[in-house]
Amino acid sequence: MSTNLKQLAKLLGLSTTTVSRALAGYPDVSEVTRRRVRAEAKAHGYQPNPVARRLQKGRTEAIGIILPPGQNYFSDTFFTELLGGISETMAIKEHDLVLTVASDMENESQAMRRMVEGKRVDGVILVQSRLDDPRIRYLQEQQFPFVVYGRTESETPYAFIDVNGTRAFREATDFLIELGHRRIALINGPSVFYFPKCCAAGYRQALQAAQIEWDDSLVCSTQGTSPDNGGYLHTLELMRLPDPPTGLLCFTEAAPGVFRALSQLNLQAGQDVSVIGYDDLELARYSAPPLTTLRPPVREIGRRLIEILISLIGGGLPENFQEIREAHLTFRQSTGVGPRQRSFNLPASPSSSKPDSTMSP
Amino acid sequence: MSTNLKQLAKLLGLSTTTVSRALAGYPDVSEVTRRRVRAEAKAHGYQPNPVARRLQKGRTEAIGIILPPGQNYFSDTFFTELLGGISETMAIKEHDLVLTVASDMENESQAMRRMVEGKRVDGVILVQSRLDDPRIRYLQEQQFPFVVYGRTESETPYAFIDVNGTRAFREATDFLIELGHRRIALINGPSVFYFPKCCAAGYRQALQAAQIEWDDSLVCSTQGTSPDNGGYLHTLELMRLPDPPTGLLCFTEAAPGVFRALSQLNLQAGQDVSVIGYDDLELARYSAPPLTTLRPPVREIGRRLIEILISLIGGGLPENFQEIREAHLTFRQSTGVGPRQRSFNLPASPSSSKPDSTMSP
DNA sequence: CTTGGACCCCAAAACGTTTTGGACACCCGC
DNA sequence: GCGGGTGTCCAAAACGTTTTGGGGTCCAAG
Repeated sequence: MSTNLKQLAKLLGLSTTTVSRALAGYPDVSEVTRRRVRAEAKAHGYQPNPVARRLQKGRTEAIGIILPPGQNYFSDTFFTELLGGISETMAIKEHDLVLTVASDMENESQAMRRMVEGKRVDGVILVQSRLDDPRIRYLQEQQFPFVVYGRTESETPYAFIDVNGTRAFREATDFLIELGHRRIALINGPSVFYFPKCCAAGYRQALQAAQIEWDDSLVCSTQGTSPDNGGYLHTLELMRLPDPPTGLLCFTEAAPGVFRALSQLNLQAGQDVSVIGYDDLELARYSAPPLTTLRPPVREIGRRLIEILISLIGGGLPENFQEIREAHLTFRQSTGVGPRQRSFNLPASPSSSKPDSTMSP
Repeated sequence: MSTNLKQLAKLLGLSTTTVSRALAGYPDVSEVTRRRVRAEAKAHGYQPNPVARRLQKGRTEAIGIILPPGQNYFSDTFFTELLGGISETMAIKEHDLVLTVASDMENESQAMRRMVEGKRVDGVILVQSRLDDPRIRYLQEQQFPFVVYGRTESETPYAFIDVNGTRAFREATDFLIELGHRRIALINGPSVFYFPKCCAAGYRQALQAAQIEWDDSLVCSTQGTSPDNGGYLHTLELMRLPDPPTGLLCFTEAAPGVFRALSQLNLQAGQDVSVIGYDDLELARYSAPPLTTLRPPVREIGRRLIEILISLIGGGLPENFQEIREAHLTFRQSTGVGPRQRSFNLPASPSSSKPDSTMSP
């Protein structure tokens, strides 16, 4: 159907070599023929056949991503934001994203081998890194380019981007403390992941700095159930403690369950209890009350993942691509003054004029 | 690195032709050499280079999917379920899924052209069909194989799978009527899509059959806001009517907002109001109370989409692949007897022994 | 002894690019 | 007039498969 390089060359009375090099912008073709070739190519809507170029170049110009089982850790918009950033950059770099959703772990490693050993992609993106991650070991053995969203425990260096969870949760905890809260609970994510460890560390740092003593009964994890349900159950439990928390830090996706539990207990978020969530982009804005939340720059991380991966494919060294990004605290109405300062009648948030205000931690 | 067809042939003392045909299972290679070839291939972990085979076969062995802007209509699990079914089948068929997330409509058609005219895939899957869909017109003009999840208004036939929304919402409405409800509201989806029309039709049919007269004030749409927020706002509105509904049918993703509104009004779902949702797979199970919901066979639809598309690529005619699937009503605790029959003390659901019971509409 | 048909195998072409390794013409300086 | 550089162009090889179109060999039937 559509034009060939050979056809185009014949039409122009040139060799395929010259046409190819003209389009690629090599300097060994004269300005005038280059223009002539470009014009003709555009007129016929010529695009080089990607499959042929891939064969010749020895690169698939594609990168793979496998969405792991246990998908409910992804909030809808987080997921689309990340993939949005990824595919945006892939289009610019003229690459394709090939995606698989794994139904279980068996399936996941199978899909990985298919991509890697089947030579279907030049590199892969890993998400949801586990503390001890067999995928990373596998890819390192295979010497296959990969980049991870998140950190893990590995002796040999590898490329990653991660959010500074320690700092984020430290800032969030600090913020609650400034508002006058002393009893602050943490509903954390499952401990098979690295990120919750950071969150806990940040939380601990803030408490120490404020000389608030650690209370085991205020820290829990959504492990074993869905984040939503975990948030629900743990909130009920926490609020029935003899000395219940007045501040609540929630991991990804837990906030809706927390809100449900609070309203069931006839408690008002932002009034009786201050709640800070993580990452529930769309949800957070429309919840009642709108959720104060930590927002990682997901879309930008998606973009950067591709840039890094393409550098690695080009021969870059993993140790040069280990990056940390900051999450930003977005103030909304689910946080308010704590019991100690309530009598002083402080404003609920640093800048209460705008409905959404952001602070860089 | 890994073995070649040529290398393998040399190792075996055979021609590449014979090795290739032996592996492909052609009958013109003897049983004994076929076995010998297969054994050697397995020993060396040989896999034919997909790029080379694609070039030769003239097929990319890949199919494309573009996730449209306005992604919040996808609930998390719906999305992963569909892609799960898709990628499962793609693995079997030895094809690759190349995916793009479009940020806006401009971007969407651009991504489409890239895939189609750039010859990066053999066919595409369309989701979220609009009533008047430019993507479908484009693909028909280009004579490019495609299959749609959902219907649209088009003169020329095309391949699709859709859920029988009419029947589903008719059954759901019938169920509420049987429980004794007469005032039943419908919080429908945006009217730019085809599916909400079906839902409304089914709802109307059930009312007519029960001789309940149509009330405009009981029907609304989440158009213009998020489904969640739409559900929230409309429920508040509906419940403040002089004669408020006792039954509530919700479109995709609206149920959480509905629950929020109800709890704010101190109304109990399943007690004061009966709520039936559509499609909130994971959410529905863990909501309080668990949501009675219509569930389309999403995963199976994903599988079937690929089968259809591959048939089309092989030369099948679109008019032979127009399929309708039924959604199933799953009974949970958000539905109960209506005001008319409450005095008779009926059971809340047909079979109340099991927590989840399913009925085929 | 020849013909015809199984049966098994292979060399060469093809898919559509990019890259390699010149070839040719022209001009400049010596 | 000759060596060397520069500016344009191209034929052929290469990427790794699959397909095409036979080419042998062997055996049975004529």
